Amino acid sequence: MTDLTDGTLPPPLDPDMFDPACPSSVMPFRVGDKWTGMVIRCLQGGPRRFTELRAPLRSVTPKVLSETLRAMERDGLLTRTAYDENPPRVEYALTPLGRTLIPLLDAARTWSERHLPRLVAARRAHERDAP
Amino acid sequence: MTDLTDGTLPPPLDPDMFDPACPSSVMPFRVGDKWTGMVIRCLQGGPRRFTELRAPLRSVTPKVLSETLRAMERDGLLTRTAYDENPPRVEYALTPLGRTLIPLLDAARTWSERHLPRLVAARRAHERDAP
DNA sequence: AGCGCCGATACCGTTGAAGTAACCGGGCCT
DNA sequence: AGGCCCGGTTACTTCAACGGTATCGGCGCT
Repeated sequence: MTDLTDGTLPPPLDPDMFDPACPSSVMPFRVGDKWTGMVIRCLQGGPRRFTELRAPLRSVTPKVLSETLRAMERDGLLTRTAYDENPPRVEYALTPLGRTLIPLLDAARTWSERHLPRLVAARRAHERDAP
Repeated sequence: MTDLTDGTLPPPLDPDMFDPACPSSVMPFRVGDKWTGMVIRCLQGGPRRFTELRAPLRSVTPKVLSETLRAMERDGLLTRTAYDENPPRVEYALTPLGRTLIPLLDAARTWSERHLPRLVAARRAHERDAP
């Protein structure tokens, strides 16, 4: 059952939800490992399958994604549920503990929207003066 | 002029303000590089000198601290002011941009106080089941 | 003369996260 | 028989962060 309580399926993830050109790659703020924050964002709207997660995270290889997911499961941030079907189906869902990180991600995003341009500008100005 | 506006000097930093045994080393939240957050904490109360910063950050070598400080200066998070005195004196102070990170550090600390024990427990339970 | 203070820098080694490429097993379809 | 799909795994390599040790330059002190 991937259904939500109201019987609707979560909409497909936007493959472009993480723009590689986004300056958040410079963002001086990180939750866990490199991809943990983005995984939480992807799971925010409901459980997702392995290949669903790979769509928006195009640049993450299956190895790194699976490592990230296992680390998050170990830390109690998400649950992994394998269904004995064919083809095999595995679903990842945030735990309540994992959801407690969402406000922090929101705060980081708000900070970035407000202040990251200044940081990027300072870095570029410095590179211009001392290349 | 290390004086604050009221003419008092900032109190010396507590050499034990960062307990190496503190579980925050597990904290899934990081600002910039490994020491950036702690430097911000140290500078929160006013400008500090290089060796002042080394007191609470006993485990950071001068090389790494100087790298951290230069990266933060490059990003506009702090200013470096060298005084032509003897012995030489250099002061580091947070910029307004650097201060905008303090609420995020506070949020991370609050999260840790509330939820980190659960994460640590989950990790330990997992290690017990699959050592 | 020699030592220490301050604020570093140079050189080098280690570590761990991340990336690349290839492969797997089981069932299903053609 | 061959190929596809799914959800990975394995082995190998790369790269930046981090850390350790040693050293420097200018000055004052003894």
